[in-house]
Amino acid sequence: MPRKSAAVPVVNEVSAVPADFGMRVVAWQRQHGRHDLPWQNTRDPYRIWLSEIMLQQTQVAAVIEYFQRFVTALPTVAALAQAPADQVMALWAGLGYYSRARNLHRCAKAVVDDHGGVFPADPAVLVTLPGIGRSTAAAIAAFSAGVRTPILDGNVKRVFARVFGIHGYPGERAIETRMWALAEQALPPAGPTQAEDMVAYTQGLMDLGATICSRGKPQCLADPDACPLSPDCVARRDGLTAVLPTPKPRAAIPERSTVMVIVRHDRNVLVQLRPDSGIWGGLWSLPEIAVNAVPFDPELAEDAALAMAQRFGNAARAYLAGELTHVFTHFRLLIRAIRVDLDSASPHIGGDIRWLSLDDLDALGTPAPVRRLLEDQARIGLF
DNA sequence: AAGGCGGGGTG
DNA sequence: CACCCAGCCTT
Repeated sequence: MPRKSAAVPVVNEVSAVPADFGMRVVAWQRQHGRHDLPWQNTRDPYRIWLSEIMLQQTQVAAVIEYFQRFVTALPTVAALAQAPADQVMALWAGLGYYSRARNLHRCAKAVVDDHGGVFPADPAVLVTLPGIGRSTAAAIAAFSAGVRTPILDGNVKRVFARVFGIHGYPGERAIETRMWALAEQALPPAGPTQAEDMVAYTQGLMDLGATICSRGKPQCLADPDACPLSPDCVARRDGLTAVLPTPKPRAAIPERSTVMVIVRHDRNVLVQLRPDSGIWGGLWSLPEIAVNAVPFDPELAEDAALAMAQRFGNAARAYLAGELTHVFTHFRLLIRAIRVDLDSASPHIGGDIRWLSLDDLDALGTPAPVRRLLEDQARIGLF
């Protein structure tokens, strides 16, 4: 039977799935898993489908009340299909991701109009319905009809990343493809597996991820017996539970820019004490000027720097003397330095601004990039 | 391949 | 506060 799974090097992972992986999860679920959630202990595809949609990106605890209220108001797919959109949205209000509710309504109508009011049991058909993707289709098919088909939700991704030691953000295409391949391989064996086994297996993976293999404190660290997969778990063996699964890459940090002024007289440079709050709080830095022109206009900046420097002496000229980028945790700061040389200087300046000799740079707390800036100036002989 | 959608819980 | 949650859809 032709299979279109991507030609990714899945061989290592696939061969790493223990033969009894699936049935161990099944046995664990029956003894230790969750059995009393409102959408369990039924094969009613309507309730199962509704719960799966509500549980997309939403935690169990948040869903329970919404689910009860929803099925009380609209107990069947036919009732939902006939309900006004306003009622559907009202029942959903507060759950978030409201396209789920709109798709839910559309899906109910499609089930009534195109499938005789009966939910399909084939995941390949389910996935064609609005709001039902690959994992949700599989969950509905497994829970409502015992179909042997894999799910891959957030819980499963976390469990797999740890058990099989998969590095890389699971939201990334290549990683997700590998995990789907693993999910296929990890299923309990095709021959002997019964419908009820698939219910327990599918629920078991979710339960493991939600209750044992949690994000913050996986219980296996305190008690290896808590997880049926701990004997095979790469992350537990190698102490990687804190770094697997690989977190989502942080968004590119924004870049800000500032213009600093190097006001020089002899070997002295003007420095300014920064406020206690904010970056470099309490450090002596170079004075900054606001240059709002976009794109950056050196002449404007030079004029502004000259005007500022006049307060401290007789300024001869100003010019762009250097640029550097400093990286903080939350942003990159592009620093442009305008240099102003003074013929004469006012000796006494009060408050938070003072002269600093280049020879005394060590005596004051100075931000690293400012220090670099000044050292660069000195290195090329400008002091 | 990446971004949008949302309210809520957790460390 | 950062990160994530029984993901899916659109661009």
